Amino acid sequence: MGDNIRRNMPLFPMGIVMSLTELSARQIRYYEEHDLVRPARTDGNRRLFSFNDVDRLLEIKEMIDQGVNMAGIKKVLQVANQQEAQQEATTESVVKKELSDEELRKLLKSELIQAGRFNRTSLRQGDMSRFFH
Amino acid sequence: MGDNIRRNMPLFPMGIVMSLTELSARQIRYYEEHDLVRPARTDGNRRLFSFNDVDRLLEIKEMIDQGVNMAGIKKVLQVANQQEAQQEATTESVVKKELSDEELRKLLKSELIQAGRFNRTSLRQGDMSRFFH
DNA sequence: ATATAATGTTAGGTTTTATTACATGAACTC
DNA sequence: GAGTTCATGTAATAAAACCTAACATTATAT
Repeated sequence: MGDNIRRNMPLFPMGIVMSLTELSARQIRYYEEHDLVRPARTDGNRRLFSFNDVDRLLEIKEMIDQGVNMAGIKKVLQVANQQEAQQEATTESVVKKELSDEELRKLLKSELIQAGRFNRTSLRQGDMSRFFH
Repeated sequence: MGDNIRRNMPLFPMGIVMSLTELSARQIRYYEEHDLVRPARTDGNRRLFSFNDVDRLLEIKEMIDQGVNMAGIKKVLQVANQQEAQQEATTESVVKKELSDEELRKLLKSELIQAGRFNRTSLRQGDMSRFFH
């Protein structure tokens, strides 16, 4: 836990996600309509995607390319989510605290600030493998 | 090597970098004027910052907060760069191939695509510690 | 042959960013 | 103390990126 939070930090605007996933804006918004992704929003209503969101879009694209349709993708992601939830529930029996997105961002912002202290080659964490190989 | 490339992928627009660093747009642009950061640009001339750029801005902010002025920061970063260069030169004697930013993005895009293949819990690489703790 | 699903395209409006110029306060210099 | 310089704020204007909504298109399934 905690790692998940970091992967959920809203960072990327539409344009970047488009080039990262090679999906059209139309597609991405369509998938959002169907609740396959739930990007955050800025105050000005612009979408902001997290690592997890991009991750998920890449999975979706993969399935699309393999001929899976919306319904199928929904099921697959549903199952995947359940598994994740179950795993978390079993490995750690922690009560999930409800945080507003705003609170979350604030929290992480300060974490980031704290982190930026010249510890350049410090311990590595956070599985960014999907993005960086 | 390769890791560096990933950290240099232009990803973040001004707004995100502002909230990530708690610096004003004016400040960030000012630091760019003074060559402390060199964000990439979109076709439409918008700045795009990489992990390394944000990283660097956090260092700059740190120094600013400690009362270091532009000149001082320049020196520090200069030295840091030299050290890095030297380390790379000694540990691996690889000829640095020149790649245009465009080529770089293309390359990484395809890497990303390739990466998005359900290997969720695969090997972790890329030191994102500055951003994720 | 129609209906549905997934995506493209276009239009009009809003938000975000870029550039440039001018303003301000703090720290120095003389 | 008056004048510089440094670092940042603020404002105006233009352009880019993004939003929603509507309609068009293409492929699939019934």
